[in-house]
Amino acid sequence: MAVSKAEIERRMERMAQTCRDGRLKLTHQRMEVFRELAGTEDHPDAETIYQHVRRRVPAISRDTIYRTLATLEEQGLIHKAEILSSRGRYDANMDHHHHFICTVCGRVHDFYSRTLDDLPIPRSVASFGRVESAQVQLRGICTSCAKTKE
Amino acid sequence: MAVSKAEIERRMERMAQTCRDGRLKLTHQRMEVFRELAGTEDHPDAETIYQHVRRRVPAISRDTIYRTLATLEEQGLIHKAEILSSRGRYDANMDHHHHFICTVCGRVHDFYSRTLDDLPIPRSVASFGRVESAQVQLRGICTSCAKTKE
DNA sequence: TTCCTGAATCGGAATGATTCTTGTTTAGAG
DNA sequence: CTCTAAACAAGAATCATTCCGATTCAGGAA
Repeated sequence: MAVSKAEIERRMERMAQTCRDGRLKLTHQRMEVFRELAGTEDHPDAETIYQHVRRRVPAISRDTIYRTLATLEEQGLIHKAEILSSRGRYDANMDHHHHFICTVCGRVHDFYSRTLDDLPIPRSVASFGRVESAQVQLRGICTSCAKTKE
Repeated sequence: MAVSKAEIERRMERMAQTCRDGRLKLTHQRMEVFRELAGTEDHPDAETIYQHVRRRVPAISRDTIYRTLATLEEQGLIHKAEILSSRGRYDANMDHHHHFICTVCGRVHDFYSRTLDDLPIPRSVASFGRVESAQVQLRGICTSCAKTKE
């Protein structure tokens, strides 16, 4: 909970504005889910958010948590990290490579780049721990999905 | 299936050697699961691998697929992509940032870097599709896990 | 302010991926 | 060839997530 009160308020205000713009109702539940995220730097998962928000909104359901997180993400108010889909993807290519992930079909393409293999890691990262690997993830729309879209 | 016969054989040989070194049995099932991955660039998920291997080994069980994939990953023979855990992680920090992920406890730390925000994307990626975002993922062991480890 | 309606919520059941359990098979050391 | 720990099969169990039918409520209109 290192996020300042002022920053939380700023985020809440932006969220309220985005909801009004998108004709989304400013429900109590929606605001409390967002407030929970606005006040933390922990990258919590849905269950953790549920447990915390429940203290303030005892009757809230898990379904609301999941639905709300998806909505907030669609609106660009929050980020969903790490996950492409919930399924693990495997790969026998052990050469150092990076990924292009199509956000529509989920397909993954490998690519190579000497420059990207040797990224300048900021010194500040050392305080988190010892870095063992680095990988670049690009997201976008693959050519075949782009075609079928029009 | 763009992987050459020779490359598949090379990978199979390495896998056999790694198994011998690690005193892992070279079972029919284990070899077929690895062969499936060695021959593709598709990043299939467990279910897809199961469906394919089943054609050659009809009695194989899903459990074996999952167990084998985990074993092969431990041995450094395959990669598991995209996934930290199977749970989505959320984040209200919409400033462009990157992640340090502890492979032991799964904790995620944000970090910032102007240089990393503006990565040189290889031209070849353009053939996959239009890139919309780029993010760096660092993996390693965080200081607190490193401490409790000794 | 009150009324109305579609959006949002609730609670529990359903789904789908993954893991566990129990009994059986088998690779490979001796 | 024998023996045994490792690996496997089958299906049950678990866990995250989504769906569904019934209910509530935000916020625009009167």
